Amino acid sequence: MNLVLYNTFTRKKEEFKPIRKDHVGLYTCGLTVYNYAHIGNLRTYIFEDVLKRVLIYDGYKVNHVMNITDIGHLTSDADTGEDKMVKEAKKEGKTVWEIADHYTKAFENDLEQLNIIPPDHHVKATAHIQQMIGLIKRLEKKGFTYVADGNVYFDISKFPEYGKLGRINVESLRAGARIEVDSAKKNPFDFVLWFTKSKFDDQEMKWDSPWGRGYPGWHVECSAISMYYLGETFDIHCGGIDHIPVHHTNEIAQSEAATGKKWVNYWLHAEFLIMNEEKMSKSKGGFLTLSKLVEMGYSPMVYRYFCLGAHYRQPLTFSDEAIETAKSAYNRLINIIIDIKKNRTVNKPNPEFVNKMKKLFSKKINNDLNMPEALAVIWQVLRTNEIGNLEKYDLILEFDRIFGLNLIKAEQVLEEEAQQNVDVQLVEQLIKEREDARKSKNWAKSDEIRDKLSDMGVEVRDSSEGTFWRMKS
RNA sequence: GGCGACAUAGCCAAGUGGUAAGGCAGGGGUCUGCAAAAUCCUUAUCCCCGGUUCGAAUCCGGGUGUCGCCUCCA
Repeated sequence: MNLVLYNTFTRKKEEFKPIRKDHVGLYTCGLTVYNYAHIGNLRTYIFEDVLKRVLIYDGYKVNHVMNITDIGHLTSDADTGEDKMVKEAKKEGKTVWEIADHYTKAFENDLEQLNIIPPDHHVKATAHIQQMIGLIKRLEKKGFTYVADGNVYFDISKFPEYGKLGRINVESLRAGARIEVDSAKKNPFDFVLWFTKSKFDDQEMKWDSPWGRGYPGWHVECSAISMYYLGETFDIHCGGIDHIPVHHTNEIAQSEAATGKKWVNYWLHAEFLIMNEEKMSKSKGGFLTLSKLVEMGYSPMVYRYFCLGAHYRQPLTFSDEAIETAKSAYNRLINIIIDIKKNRTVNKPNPEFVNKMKKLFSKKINNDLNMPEALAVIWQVLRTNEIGNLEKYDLILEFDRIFGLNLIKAEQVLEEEAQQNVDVQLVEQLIKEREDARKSKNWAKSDEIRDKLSDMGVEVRDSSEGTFWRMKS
């Protein structure tokens, strides 16, 4: 099955062809660790995880690199800006290093909870300063830079291809005139590669460089890190859609100017999570984190299921009602799967149907990661009479390699949860008492026990094979 | 001012030329002592107007509306 991906660079779906047979170099922009990731950020990482899982499913060996932006960057590009890390550090009374460390750990915990496969290299920008300096030196040597006001700038006028990814018309800015321009820049689109003149006296993160003691500009880290781990040309680069016009545009400029080669073959961008008709944003405060969502009663897997319900290139609307429906659907999915596991009926084998479903599934996921349709396939499998539970189980297991919803482990998770939250022995005893009461048709007592269990958070499920119970979701 | 995206049932959403996936919620049935769970059935002609076509939610033009980016941002 050929994998087709939508490439932002060409604005078309293209068949994916790796540089090296059976191998994929994948770079995904990480988080700036001055605060917790909100669920909008997390949507992008879920998309990237799905991409990676599809590549692995298709037999590729994936080398995945993600950066950690642990260097402070300006809250605005103008002189008045404040360093985000410094700002947060002051607020919390910690050093910037402590801040970065804290939020990096929190982020990695979020990824783990969302069942996101860890990158092969999840690396800090601050650990790659030398690579960045090396890149800037290359650019300097080739004449792509200039120094003004103590800072090293990239000169976009030397790079005619500038803005191709975002289809930016460099001339059009003049008409706009809405942006305050850094007066040191020759061109408004020029960007800083290295700062030596920090506007802030308390800038703690500084390194020596040929241009003086200072720190790197934001964009240079992704270029330096990706090339260091993946080579000067690699397969796929992902990020949020907001990165197209500035961050990725600048990354391309500096990377390709330095090497003289094409840098990335496929650009994939995730759309935003929309909240109350508006994107969720850090700067506006009051954003939802994963742990907040958990407090509200929605597990990380429910959120993952929610995200899978929409295509990654479409805005997804978040609301209480929307996440609630995802919760119901996910819980029902788990219930059905638990029943399938308990009751391994064997129909006459129907390999034809099984193969048909596998093919259909593969077609959906390889068509630019169409998860909504892939989910439709699993629902179809669960509902069918064409195959028995044994075959269903195998299909679920296979499909979950892509979904990453812990479908098979869910039962185990529920059991663990039960052990944490109730006295299992007591529950078992009550269940038995209720069974006895029911046998003697003592409905009053039976219902009383059921109510009691319900108060304990336990849900009783009678079936022809006996009575089961689980924690209420 | 420039650039871009989107508009499908109560809600979340697929589908991008051949007569509307899936999920949730709602309604009805089966099962059950009653419930719950499960299960079956059931609910739209795709923002408006015009055009192209044998045929359009899907292509083109116009309109209306919503949103994003252009400044740190997934």
